[in-house]
Amino acid sequence: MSDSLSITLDRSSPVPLYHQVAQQLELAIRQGVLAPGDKIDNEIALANALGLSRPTMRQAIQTLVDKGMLVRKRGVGTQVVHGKIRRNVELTSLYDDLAAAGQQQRTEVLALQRESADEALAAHLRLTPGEEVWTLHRLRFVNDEPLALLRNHLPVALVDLADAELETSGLYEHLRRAGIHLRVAEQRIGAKSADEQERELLAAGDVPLLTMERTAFNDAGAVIEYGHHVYRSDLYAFEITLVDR
Amino acid sequence: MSDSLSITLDRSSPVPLYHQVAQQLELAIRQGVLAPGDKIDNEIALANALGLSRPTMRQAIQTLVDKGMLVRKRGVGTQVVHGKIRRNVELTSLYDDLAAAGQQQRTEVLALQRESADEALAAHLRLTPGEEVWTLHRLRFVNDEPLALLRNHLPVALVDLADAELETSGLYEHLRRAGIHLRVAEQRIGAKSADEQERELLAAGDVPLLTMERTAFNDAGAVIEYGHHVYRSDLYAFEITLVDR
DNA sequence: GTCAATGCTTTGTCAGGACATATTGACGTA
DNA sequence: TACGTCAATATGTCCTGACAAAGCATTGAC
Repeated sequence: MSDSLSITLDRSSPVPLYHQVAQQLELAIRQGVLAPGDKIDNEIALANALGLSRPTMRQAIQTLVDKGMLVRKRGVGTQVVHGKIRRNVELTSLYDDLAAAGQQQRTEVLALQRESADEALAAHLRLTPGEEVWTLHRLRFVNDEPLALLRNHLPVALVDLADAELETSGLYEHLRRAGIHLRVAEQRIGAKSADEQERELLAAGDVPLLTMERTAFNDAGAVIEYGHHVYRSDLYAFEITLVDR
Repeated sequence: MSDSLSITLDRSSPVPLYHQVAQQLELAIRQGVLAPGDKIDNEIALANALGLSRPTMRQAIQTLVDKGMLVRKRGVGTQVVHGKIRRNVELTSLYDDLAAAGQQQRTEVLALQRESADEALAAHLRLTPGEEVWTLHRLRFVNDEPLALLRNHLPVALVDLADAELETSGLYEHLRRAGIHLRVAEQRIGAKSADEQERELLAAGDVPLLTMERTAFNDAGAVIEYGHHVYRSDLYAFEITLVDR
C-alpha cells in the first residue's frame, strides 16, 4: 500500500541507482510519507515500476534494512519500522546535536600545539614515542554554560590542524573537509568525579562527569585521532540507536 | 598473500554458503590467521577456489566489511584492518563480558512481579496505562562486590519471565532462548550521583554512577524491554566499536 | 631522468534468470 | 467446527554475464 511515493532516477548521474533509490526511500520515511507499519510494494513490482532489475532494487532496500528503518519478512513483505535513526560513528556528534537542537553554542580553544608524543600517547596513536602529534584542548559552552572539556591528539603526519577553524566548527567537520574518512571508532564511556582543573573549567560543583575515550581509525586502519573528553552529566548524555543484524 | 586459510563448504547445510564463508573468514581474522594489514585474494580467485559465484563471494566479504573487519579498495584489493570487533546490540552485554573476562559473577533477583503499568512506564513501553508488565529488579555482583543495579520492564503480552532462570543467566539470553530477536535498541548513557537506595545496595560511598537507559525493539518494531540501570563507575565502563558505512 | 600515456588488475554496478523457503489464507475433509 | 493440505505470494539464495571506474605499475616519449 501507500505507493504514492514518487522516485525519480537519473541514469546519467554518477550516483549509483541503488543509492538514488535508497536515499529517496529514506527521505520518504524520515518525512513521514511512509510511516512505521506501512508496507511497501514487493521487490519485483518496485523494480519493474522503476525499470530496474531485482538485485538493484534489493540492494537499495537492504541499505535501509541495515539502518534499521525497514524490516523484511519472507513470504510477507517489507515494512517500515522506524523513522528516526541516529548516525553511527561519533555515537553522537556533540557539535551537530547541539546545532540541530537549536542551542547556542561556543567553543574556546585552550591549547593547540605540536609536540612529540610520550610513551602513553604514542601507544594510543600507535606511533613510536617521539613522533610529532597535535594536541588540542577545547572547552565547549552551551548557552554560555561550560558543558564539556575536549582533549584530542592527532598524528601530525596524517592531519593538519594549522588552519583549522576550530572555534566555529567541529573537529570532525574539519577532518571531513580535509578528505579524511573515519571508518571505525573504539569508544569507552565511563564516569568520574571532577578533579580540580575540571571543576574549575566546567564550573561543576559536585556534579559527576561523564567521560568518553575514543580512538578513531581511517579506511586503512591507521589511527587518526585519540580523544578523552569529559562532560557535565547534568547537561549531557550519550544517545545512540543500535541495529542488530 | 597468506591464503593458507582453508574454508570448507557444506552445500547440503541449511546455512547459506555466503554465511559459511563469512563465518570462517571472521574466525580466521579473530584467531590471527589473517592479521591486520594482510591482503586476501581477489573476489574472483576466491570464488573460483571455493566453487562459488562472484556475487556469493562478494556477499560473504561484504558482511565482514560491514562489521569493520575488512576494507575493500577498488583496483587494489581487500585488506584486513581490524581484528577484535564488539557485538552491536546491548552495546556490551554485562553478563557475557564478565563471563568472557573470567570474572566470577553472581546475580541476585530483588524483585520479579507482574503489575499494571503507570503512565510513565506505559509511555516507555508504548502501551496504554493499566496494561500488565513484568518488573524485574536485579543486583549484580562481581567477585562478591556489588557492581550494578538493573531495573527492567517488559510487556507481559510479549514475554514470559515466570520460569526464567535470571539468577544464573542474563535477561537477553532468556529472550534469545524464547525466540525473541532484538533488532533495534535506543540507548542513553549518562552519569549521576547515587541516591540513598543505590548507595545502600551498591555500597558505593561517593562513587559516581554510570546510568544506562534502554528501549529495545523486536523485528516488528514492538517494544520488548525498557530498562534503566546504574553501574559503579569505578568498576565498569561501556565499550563499543562503531563502524561507519 | 622525468613525466605523461597506457594497460592491467580489482572492485563497483547492473541485468536477468532459476530455484528454495517461509508465511498466509483458502479450501477441502473428517 | 476443527484440522490438515495446498496454492499463492514474497523474500532468500545462488548463478552467469557484462561493462564501468579507480589504482597501480609499466612503458614510452621527450
